[in-house]
Amino acid sequence: MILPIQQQLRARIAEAVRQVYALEPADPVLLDIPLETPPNRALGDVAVPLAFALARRLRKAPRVIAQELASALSDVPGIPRVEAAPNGYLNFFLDRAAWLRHWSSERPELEARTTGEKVVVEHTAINPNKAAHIGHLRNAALGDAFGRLLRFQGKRVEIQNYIDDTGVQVADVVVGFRQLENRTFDAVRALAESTRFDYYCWDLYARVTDWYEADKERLSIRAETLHAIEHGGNDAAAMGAFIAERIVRCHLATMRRMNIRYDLLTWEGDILRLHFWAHAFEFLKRSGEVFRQTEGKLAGCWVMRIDEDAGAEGTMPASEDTQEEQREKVIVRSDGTVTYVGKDMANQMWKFGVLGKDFCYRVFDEYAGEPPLWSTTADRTAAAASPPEFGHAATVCNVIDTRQSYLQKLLKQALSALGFKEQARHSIHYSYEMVALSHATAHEFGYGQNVDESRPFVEVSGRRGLGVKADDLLDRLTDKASQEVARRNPEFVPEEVRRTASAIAIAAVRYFMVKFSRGKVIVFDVDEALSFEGESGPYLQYAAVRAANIFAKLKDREGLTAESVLESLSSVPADAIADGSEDANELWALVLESARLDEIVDQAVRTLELSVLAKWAFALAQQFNGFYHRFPVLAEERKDVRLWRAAAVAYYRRQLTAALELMGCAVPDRM
RNA sequence: GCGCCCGUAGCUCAGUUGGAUAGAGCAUCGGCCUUCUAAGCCGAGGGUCGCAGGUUCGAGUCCUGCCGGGCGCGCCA
Repeated sequence: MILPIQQQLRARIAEAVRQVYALEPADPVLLDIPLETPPNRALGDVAVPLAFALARRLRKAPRVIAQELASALSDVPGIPRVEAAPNGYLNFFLDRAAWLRHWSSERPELEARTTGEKVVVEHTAINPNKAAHIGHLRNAALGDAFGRLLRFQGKRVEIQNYIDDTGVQVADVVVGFRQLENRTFDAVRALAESTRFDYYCWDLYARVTDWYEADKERLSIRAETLHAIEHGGNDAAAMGAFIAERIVRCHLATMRRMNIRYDLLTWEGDILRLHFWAHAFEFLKRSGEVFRQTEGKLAGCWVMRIDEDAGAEGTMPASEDTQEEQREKVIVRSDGTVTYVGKDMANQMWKFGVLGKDFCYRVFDEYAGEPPLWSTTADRTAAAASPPEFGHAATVCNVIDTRQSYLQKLLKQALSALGFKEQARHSIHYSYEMVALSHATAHEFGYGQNVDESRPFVEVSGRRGLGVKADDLLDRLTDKASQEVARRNPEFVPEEVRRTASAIAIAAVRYFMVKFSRGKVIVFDVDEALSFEGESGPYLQYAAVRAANIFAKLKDREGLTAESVLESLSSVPADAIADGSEDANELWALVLESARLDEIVDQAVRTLELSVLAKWAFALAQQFNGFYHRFPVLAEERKDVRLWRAAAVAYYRRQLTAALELMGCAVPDRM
């Protein structure tokens, strides 16, 4: 059994350095030995810059150290050659056939786990009062892919989708139906049956916003409606519950189009009905963290002080004008209602299983060949007798954009103050920047008159009905892909066109949402998002489809499959693989790069940066395309070389396909 | 005012923990389809890495200050 290459090399290098230079085994230099990939394969396969770190301590030139280490490391299994580069790098050359054989014997594991450390990932969480837009798409694409990566690492992952069914946003749509349209509950129900309901509410919500702005007095109607919804047992609450559920089903359908699934829907209404907050409130009061403010403008509210970790040390003397007043966040309003922060604290505690209360659960929806989608419920009579265990996470990861940083920080603080230090440390805010519209796109979608041209981009606003709807984007992508697919594959029946175009559209939008690093505002441009060329999802799919086609033909001609090719590798003589020719080196480079998937996933998870995976997959596809054009597999006459090339392509294809799947993208048979 | 994020080619972005020649895509220009799918490939032009200091053998990357842009800081969520 060959150990993973990094592990094996690190151990051997540490051992060699320790012996050659008589260092302590626990010397910091030996504990975390950095491994890099040299700029090209002629220099080596793995590079170690250790000589630089040792140079000063040993008072020796890096080159000399590298040379000394190279001769001490001449007998590592699977590594026939070690070289000291003139600049001080230590470069290793791997036994190509042995490593490819080893790597290809391990299959990427993408299935759901039933054991391992549990991670709850919450994403999507769209207010259920309007259609999903491209901002929500970024959230869901990141959250879903992140869950897949964690699963790939062997973690037990539970995907939750939080539904704020009792907030002002739903109340606003209720107000719209009742005040602006004079609709009864039955009339709303009928409307939901006969229209694209989420789209209808999108427009209505924007109209309500205008209606409030025309007369601020009307805001009191919102307050009354919100109160009625929170209280329950009345017509407004019934209508609100109906709207929320219908819209949630629309959101689920939109997300399903993109291969995004959830394990559990968590309803804010259930948090209220089951008195989760009251329970958490007791904890918080006892800890003293949340207290009743008796003076100032927040008199009568229960508030929490916010830690400003910066400035805690060197406190600036307060100038006369600035009243040095510590920032306080309202948790319970003076009218006794709890804010969003309070409900979220209770929810966060529940996710970790430290609240001391639990929901009831019911099946929300079922799908053929998949586990059901569960939902919380407060109704014991409707609850399932023995649902799976939800919550009880070791780590909780909330996927919400960076504008929520402040609130997410409060959650950690509250947990910590209650003594749940471990949980506080394992509360991760997966933050990312927002999606905005480019001016060109805002104009194309008819928002020309209400945008400020002097600003760099147009902020998406559900409240104002300003944004590109997720389904509209998917429809446009699918239409465009359908035309291309039908043109390129005239023999396809309509169903094949539809299925292929759908896979392409999904890859286009999902890759687009993941390829930017999370700290970057995406200024959404439709034309850019609709591109199937260059750095795009379809490019990656195409690079996988091409590889698959080689095997389709190989099977017809020689009866060889990707599996059998990899298995027969051991019969290929080493000189067919490492003959020093350009094509051999290039192909080896493709294999070596393909083997980095695990390392890339680890890096992506560690840094919460999924663009790392996206960029790596793209570069890998590029590398394959370069090889593909220069060195044919099928037409290669030497059988050994043909087999070796096929094996390398088989391995590359498996790794790229796995990477695409981690981003939620499927590879069609043909495209 | 305070906090967080961004500033790299005409545009949109990568750039591993500080390390080998700062890279892609788009756009522009020039090539490549009787040969595994041209959603592709090859080539060309295009860079004061916002500015100024500092740390280091070595800085796009770390530190300080400044400039420009974005977001957040509510008895909204």
